[in-house]
Amino acid sequence: MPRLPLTRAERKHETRTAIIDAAARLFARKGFEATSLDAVATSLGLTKGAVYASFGSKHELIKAVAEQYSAPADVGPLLRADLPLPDRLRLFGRGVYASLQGTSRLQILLDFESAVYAMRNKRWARLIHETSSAGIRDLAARFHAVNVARGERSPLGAEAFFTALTVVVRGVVQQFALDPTALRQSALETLFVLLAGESDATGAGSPRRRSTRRQ
Amino acid sequence: MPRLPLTRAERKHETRTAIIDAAARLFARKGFEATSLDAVATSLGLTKGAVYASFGSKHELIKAVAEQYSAPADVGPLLRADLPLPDRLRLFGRGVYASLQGTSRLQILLDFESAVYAMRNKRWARLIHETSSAGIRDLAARFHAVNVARGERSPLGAEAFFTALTVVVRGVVQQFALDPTALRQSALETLFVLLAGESDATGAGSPRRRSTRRQ
DNA sequence: CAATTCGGATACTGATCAGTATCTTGGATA
DNA sequence: TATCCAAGATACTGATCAGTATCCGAATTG
Repeated sequence: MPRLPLTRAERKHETRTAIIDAAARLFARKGFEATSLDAVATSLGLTKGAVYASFGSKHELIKAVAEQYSAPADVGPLLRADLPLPDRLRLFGRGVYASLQGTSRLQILLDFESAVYAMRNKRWARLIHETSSAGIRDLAARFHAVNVARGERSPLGAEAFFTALTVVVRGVVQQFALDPTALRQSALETLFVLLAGESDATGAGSPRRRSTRRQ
Repeated sequence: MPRLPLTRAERKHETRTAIIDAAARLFARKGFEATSLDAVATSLGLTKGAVYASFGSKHELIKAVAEQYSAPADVGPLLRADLPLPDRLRLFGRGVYASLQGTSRLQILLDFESAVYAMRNKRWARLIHETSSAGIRDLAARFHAVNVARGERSPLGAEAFFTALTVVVRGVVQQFALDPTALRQSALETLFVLLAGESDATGAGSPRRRSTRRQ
């Protein structure tokens, strides 16, 4: 406990972020609607008043959480110009697997929860739809550029390909939340590699990779 | 309105199924928890008393709905011994697409809702897990037999293959609920065909198929 | 036809929720 | 040091929910 005396603005900002973090954890586990503001506050040793001192309504808190934690799976590997498409997809799948067990697990779960919430809330659906579809279009363009530069083609076309990727990621997240043992890392990587449309998806075909099992 | 005079047992059974059907519709749209028994009853011109005359608790109604409407995607096409794996997967994808717009739409949505509910309810998760994993094991065995008979292999192994299929279907259902226009039928079929691990997933390679668009 | 049974209505309980109004207290400012 | 202000506590409101208790009326049964 390093610094007890804090300026007011610091303290306010600190509780605000603490509330967002606590809400994120509860939202990820029980969903937006099933999580009460009371539960959020008491999980921090605070009361509902503290929440309403920082957020005008529950909806505003949800928006803040979704904004701060909105981090779809890391698509960096998919845009690497130095790797063939199957390898890029394998790396992407590896990243998804790592996310589901590491620090960004919360972000992925919240991304999923946000989608589920959108299924039952038209306004939220519109809110999400705009940003996400814009992001997909942008990613698809960059992805397409990389493929063209490499002389590769993706099945489905770049945009539909990313939509399909979103679909698979959401399914994977749900599967992991239901039964983390059902889909092993190797199978998950293979699943993503298959989306490249190459028949050699077993992993033996990647030239630089040895058969050493790390983990 | 053909038959007004009904025996008591008939009447009871009729309202019971009417309640299940109404609940199914509301559950599919708003989820188990967010749907009140009042809403279910009044959507039929009844009151909550009618519900509790047929079901001991909301949980029992949920179970009845889930039981009656539990219909995962039709896997029949996947077990056809007369078709190569890519064609089987294409047919399967076509079936999923048709379901999402036809009569079994409700069933698929409820299957998804059941999975989401399981993410937040350990007891429900166990309930679902047993039956579904048993079903997957059974299907996987039959699928494997067909593949062996045909001299084909599926990537991932039969069991992981079906798990992956479940993953993709759930993602597809969610995507359709969010934005039905984002994934076209052809793209969806291609997505499933890709899971066969064949590079020719465009559909032009299937020998018996003409280029006629049936719709 | 009288007694009984039961599907369903009515009317409650208690719990939980989002949101509001008001008070308290410790840091900020003079 | 004295005043002021806002972060947060306390205590409410009204709405909604699952579940319960009781009642009514029509079908069943003798």
